[in-house]
Amino acid sequence: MSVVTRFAPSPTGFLHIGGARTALFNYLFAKHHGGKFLLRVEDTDRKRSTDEAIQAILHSMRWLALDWDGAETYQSQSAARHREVAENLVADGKAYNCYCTPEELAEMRENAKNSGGGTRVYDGRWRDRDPSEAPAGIEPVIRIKMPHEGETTIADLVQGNVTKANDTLDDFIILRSDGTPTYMLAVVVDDHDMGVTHAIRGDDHLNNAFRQLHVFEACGWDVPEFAHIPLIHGSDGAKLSKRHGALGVEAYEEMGILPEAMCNYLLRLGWSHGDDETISREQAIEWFDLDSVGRSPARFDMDKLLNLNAQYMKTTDPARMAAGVLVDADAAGITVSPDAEKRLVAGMPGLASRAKNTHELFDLSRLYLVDAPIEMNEKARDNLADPEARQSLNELAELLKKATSWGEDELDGIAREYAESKGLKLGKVAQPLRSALTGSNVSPSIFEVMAVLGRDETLARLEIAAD
RNA sequence: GUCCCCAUCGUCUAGAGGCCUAGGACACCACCCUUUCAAGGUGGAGACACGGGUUCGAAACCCGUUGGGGAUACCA
Repeated sequence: MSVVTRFAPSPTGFLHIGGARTALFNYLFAKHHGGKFLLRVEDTDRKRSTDEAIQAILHSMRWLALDWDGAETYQSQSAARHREVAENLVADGKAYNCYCTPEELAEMRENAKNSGGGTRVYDGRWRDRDPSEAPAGIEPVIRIKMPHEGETTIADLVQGNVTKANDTLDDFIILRSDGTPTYMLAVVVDDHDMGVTHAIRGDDHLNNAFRQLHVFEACGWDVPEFAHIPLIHGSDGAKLSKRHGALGVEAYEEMGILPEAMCNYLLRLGWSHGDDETISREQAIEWFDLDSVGRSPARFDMDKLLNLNAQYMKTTDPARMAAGVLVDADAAGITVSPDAEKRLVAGMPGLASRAKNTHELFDLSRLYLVDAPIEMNEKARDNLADPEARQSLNELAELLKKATSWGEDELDGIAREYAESKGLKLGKVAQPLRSALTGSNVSPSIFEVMAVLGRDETLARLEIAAD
């Protein structure tokens, strides 16, 4: 049997970081087994679902390269089918109409609380009542009949065997009084109709699985395998919420995180393969399995994400990184000449090893993006205010003009020779040079910068600074 | 309250009863490299929540305690 997994977000906001990991695990599991990964938007709750949220989720899924098979489906479009299933269940005597008022329900909840637990909230008062007793003017809901005795065991692929006493399960609503399905019915029907073989989702659904299991059985359908993965918590161990900072994956995209780094980080949260830390998508597909998913919740650690991001930036193709920088440059209103673009790509390795995110990379890149004259920061101006520094810059410039080649090593040699001839430490020469060429006191190796900048641009910047 | 789940360095984790004097990664500290800043290299500090069992032997298995989390909707 071919594997079919699905990611089923409810479009009430952006793609949550935890949801992204759930999606990733579903994707990886499906790909590992050569199966299909489906996307189903759970917009059953029309009031809370928005089109903006749907677009945001699809955008983030694409950004993370979690490509789903076929077109995404929308749960709300199957409403008629859901209703039909619920009504069939009533006809089969496996579900029934319930005419309770909200007030009666509130009272039951109160009773359940006061009784010290051990009892269901809904007392089943319409479970065996004859339909002829139905009060007029009340649209009923449909409740499913849950078993009252024995226990239910779920063989969860992550959590192991989990058993729950059936008397803790009450007859929950599967169809609302307005004829729309509840989540509990809709997931079951859709998972069945879509041929889902493995339901991999958050831990918070573990309790629901017991309920859904009985819906599957009432319908006479095969029950998919369940795998409930632990939730991601904030740095303080509590459920991830707004006060923990960014929750949506789009926020990380905006922060300058690479999608590969994000996926790698998420993958290692709750899943491991020995001591491996940096894992490519291909490798992840080959290695991923549910056995290696941990059972305890993990905390989100921004530092580690940033570290991983830095590693990916260093190893990603310079041309691609440069393209990202150009986007930032454009947003900042900087026009980049073709020459500058070449410099950017050539200088990328030296830049990328100094940045933690793409925006830092853009900032670092500025020295290559513009042509002389360049902007100077305060430290650079201070450095160049020294007459001796300008003097040495002038002398060095003369030597550089005579350089026969413009490679990093040769430039380094010229500067060293010059410093030695003047009895100066190399730093005495290199720092003013750095200020003159980069407009800053911090930069990649200054000889690398010169090599990347090229003879003309280097000399032009030197001339301006030495004046 | 009740039900369910979880528990190894600050964090993510390795660990399938002897390979554990508990390993790796991030963060932290020191040193090296060095023209600045990073990166990189080397080293350091740092954990099996607690109490009982089981066993010749438990981080690993069982029970309890404590702590954390989740679920208890005509939300998903």
